[in-house]
Amino acid sequence: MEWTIQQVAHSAGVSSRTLRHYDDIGLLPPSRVGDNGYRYYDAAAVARLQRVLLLRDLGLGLPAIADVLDRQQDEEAALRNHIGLLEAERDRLDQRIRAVRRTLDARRSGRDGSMEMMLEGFNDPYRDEVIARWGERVFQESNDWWHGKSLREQRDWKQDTDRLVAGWIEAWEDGVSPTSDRAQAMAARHVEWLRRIPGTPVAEGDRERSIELVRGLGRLYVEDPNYAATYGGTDGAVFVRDSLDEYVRLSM
Amino acid sequence: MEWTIQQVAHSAGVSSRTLRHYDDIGLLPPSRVGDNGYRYYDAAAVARLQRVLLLRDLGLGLPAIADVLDRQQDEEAALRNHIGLLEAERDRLDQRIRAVRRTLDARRSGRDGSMEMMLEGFNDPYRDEVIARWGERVFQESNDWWHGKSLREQRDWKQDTDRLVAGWIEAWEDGVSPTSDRAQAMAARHVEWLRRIPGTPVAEGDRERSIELVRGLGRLYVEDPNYAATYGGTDGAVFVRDSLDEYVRLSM
DNA sequence: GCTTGACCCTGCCGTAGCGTCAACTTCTAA
DNA sequence: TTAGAAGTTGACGCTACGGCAGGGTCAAGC
Repeated sequence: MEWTIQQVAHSAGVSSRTLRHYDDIGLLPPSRVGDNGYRYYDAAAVARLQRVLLLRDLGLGLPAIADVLDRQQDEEAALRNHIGLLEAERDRLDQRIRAVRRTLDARRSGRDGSMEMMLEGFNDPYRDEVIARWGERVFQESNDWWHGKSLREQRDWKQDTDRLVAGWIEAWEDGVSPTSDRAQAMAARHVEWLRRIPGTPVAEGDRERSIELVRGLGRLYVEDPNYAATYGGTDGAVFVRDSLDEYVRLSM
Repeated sequence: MEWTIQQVAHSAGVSSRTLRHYDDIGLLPPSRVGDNGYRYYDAAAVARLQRVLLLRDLGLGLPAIADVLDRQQDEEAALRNHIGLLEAERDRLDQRIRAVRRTLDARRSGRDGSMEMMLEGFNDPYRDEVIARWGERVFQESNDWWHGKSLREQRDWKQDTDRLVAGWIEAWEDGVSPTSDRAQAMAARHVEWLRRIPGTPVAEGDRERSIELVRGLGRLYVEDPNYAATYGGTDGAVFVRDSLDEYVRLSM
């Protein structure tokens, strides 16, 4: 018993174009090709098609399917590997969703794109505030540092910052306490991040003023609605402040 | 001040090919093109590039970015819409991951592909078992029904079944009780699913024997390791059995 | 034998976002 | 002047086919 391409396609719920494609790439050659060039499929070919479609439904790529079916590429290993890829993909998606959400929240709380870009540095939009709190020199140096970066470095910095903020928000949403290892690790990351901004006492190794800065930042995050929004609202900012305070007490 | 393509590309951390592509599709034309054909970018063009890259990092497609930047396509709406797409994508991925996991578990517990395909029907691999429990006629009819399906219908049926099983496992993992609305809704789905298999008492409207069948299936799921594995192990199967029992008591 | 309609074939373009040659011209510094 | 760096415009490649165009084949009816 053999069937024409249309019969097989219809029965399997795929298009004849698909079957021709599978023939083209060598995944599923017809069992017989007539003198007229017509493709004919027998029961074995249909069974192979079934296996192909099963694996395809699981999201495997056609070359991977060919590997499994032809080179007896240990199906289980292939599937496990595939799961790994899928999970990585999903994690990337999750990351992205969170990033877009944060951007949206930032927009809604009134910060525009350019402000957003330099929000986390001590830069122009906060000039007066920064100078009043930490002095002209801190503002000058960190500002020069920021504007001296290439676009790429600015984007990379922003990405690091985003990840830092994302880490805080996640920790908070997971309900950990400010004294937990997780929150303290975040605080350490936060201080590391500060160390990379020239002009700050942290970068200069001035312990006393570093402590003052870190504690001051915690207050700023809670009091300034823009910053608070960044950390998921006042509650989130309070969590960050408390974690930083605890870190100062224990580790600085 | 203006820059060459290479300077802009390097500073932004993208390739010059990318900038040419953005020019080709009209997303980012250079501010000036020399008589020699060289592209030159001024500050405005670079600023536009910055916005493009920001949106690109969020995962928006180039046409969507063009919409936002040019047609003032309400950025917030675009981002919200984008989030929706991303979430749908992630949900699809999750579905797939669970499906692949189940397939893997099935493989590990000794069922091969063809068995997996008809596992949930009353078919050949379970011939003796089915006949012993529910009689020859049930087996004959449901078996004929299965083999009378086209490949497509078989795949569709399998997909429905997978979703049913996935629903059970999710409910179980979410920790709901067998008496909860959620579990009872699943049980109703399960019975509906049975109704679609000719030869079963459920399909024929025989209440007494339907009850017997549903309760019997619950027992089978728990006792047969193959079925138990399908439902995520014995514990999951117990949850399904208890839910079905409860459903029988309340709604049949 | 001829027509009609259904079915089959082989290309080829398009998809998203560029990477990667290839072939050629232009600028820049020694 | 000349090498080498940097610029240009094509054009193909990647996934997994969809959707044409243009033309052959088959079964049935007249």
